[in-house]
Amino acid sequence: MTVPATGPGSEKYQRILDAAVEVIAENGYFNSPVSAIAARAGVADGTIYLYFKSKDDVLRTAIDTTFDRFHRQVGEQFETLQGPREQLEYIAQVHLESHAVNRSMAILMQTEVRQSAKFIAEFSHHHLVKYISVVREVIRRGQKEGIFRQDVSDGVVAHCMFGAIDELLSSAVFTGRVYDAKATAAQVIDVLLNGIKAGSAKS
Amino acid sequence: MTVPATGPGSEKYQRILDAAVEVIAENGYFNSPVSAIAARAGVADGTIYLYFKSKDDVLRTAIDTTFDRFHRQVGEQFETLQGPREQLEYIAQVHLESHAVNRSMAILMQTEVRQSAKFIAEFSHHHLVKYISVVREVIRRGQKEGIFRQDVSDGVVAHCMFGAIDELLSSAVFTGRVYDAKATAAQVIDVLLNGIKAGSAKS
DNA sequence: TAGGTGAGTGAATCAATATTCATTGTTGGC
DNA sequence: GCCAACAATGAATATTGATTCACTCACCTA
Repeated sequence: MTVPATGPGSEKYQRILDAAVEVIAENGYFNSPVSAIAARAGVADGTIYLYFKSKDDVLRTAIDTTFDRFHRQVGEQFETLQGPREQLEYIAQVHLESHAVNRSMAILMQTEVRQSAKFIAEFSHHHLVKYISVVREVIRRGQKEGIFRQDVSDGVVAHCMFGAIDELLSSAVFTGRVYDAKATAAQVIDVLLNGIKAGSAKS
Repeated sequence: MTVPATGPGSEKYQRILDAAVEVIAENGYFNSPVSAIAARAGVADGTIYLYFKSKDDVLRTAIDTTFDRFHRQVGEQFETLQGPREQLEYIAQVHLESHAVNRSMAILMQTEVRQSAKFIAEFSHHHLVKYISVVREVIRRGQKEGIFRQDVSDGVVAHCMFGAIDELLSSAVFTGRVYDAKATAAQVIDVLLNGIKAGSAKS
């Protein structure tokens, strides 16, 4: 047992994180007293402070973990994928799947990550930047290879793609609608690549 | 003077609203004590309650007013515009212009509107639904007229458009980047209509 | 089994802060 | 000048809630 009892590996640590995500998804960070999180996790208020530095720290950790998992998952498959199109589709799919993986976490990402509480905005920003960078690189490569048009900014396109997917996710999360992540990802990327104008070449 | 002194028309009413938007944009709703808003507006704490029912009410009013202005502005020009493409471009442009109109308000819309505080999520939802509905209708009309492909869902496309633009706005607002709203709107709609695949017919 | 260790507890503390309301100041009519 | 009527004030109130810390107790070791 190299893991300290109160360390990140322990079962109680995870229980507290899960409870925090649930409670905050339901009520928002500022309407979630530590006592409510503790109750949900089945521990005493003070116990939270054995595992985390502060209430902030709990949320920060939850968000960091989720982003890291996302980047890791994308990173693993990424190189094996054929072309830019397949890579963009895969990113979109993983992004859209987050709903099914953990709905509470998806809600939390939609509601709290953009929230202006300084401490969140600042530390989560670099995760988003990383996402956008990956997409931009794929697009630039596609442009260099002549697969994509070169008269549109890779930055604008990357933000469009992120925004489009995130908005679909957001609306599904809040309305409770469900969808097939893979099919929806394919549809979004299809629109991004081919547009919606009638008569555009298919695929 | 049919307007009551403490009514919506008065100068102090507007000063309080503006101050609230500024302070909340800087610190977030839950980190903005009423006293800070009052100080920024140059009034006493209690004065706010002569003009508004509660702290909630101030924010609600600010957001409502902004959405109403948006819908009105879009509504005015809308019928005079030629085709679906022009209409979509105009909506995108007005959306993107909100940054220049009032940066604090743009920040607030990005940070607080999605926030899970129940009272915000609930009342602002219908404004977004209205936005999406308008776009969906334009798209359906375009599909019926044979201008747009019929094999993609109008809902998905509408959310993609909203998300793409909102994300561009968001990223610009937070990084301080500036852009030409009209040109950017045209670029986004161009991608939406024609895609980014090389060789697609132009415009 | 006595002693030690440290995880776990939850009541007490202490700082915020939304809202109220008794009081003050101002204005316009007489 | 005097007097409503009413906007404005801001100190007082009452509540909430993050964090602390003195204490308990289960478990281990000698």
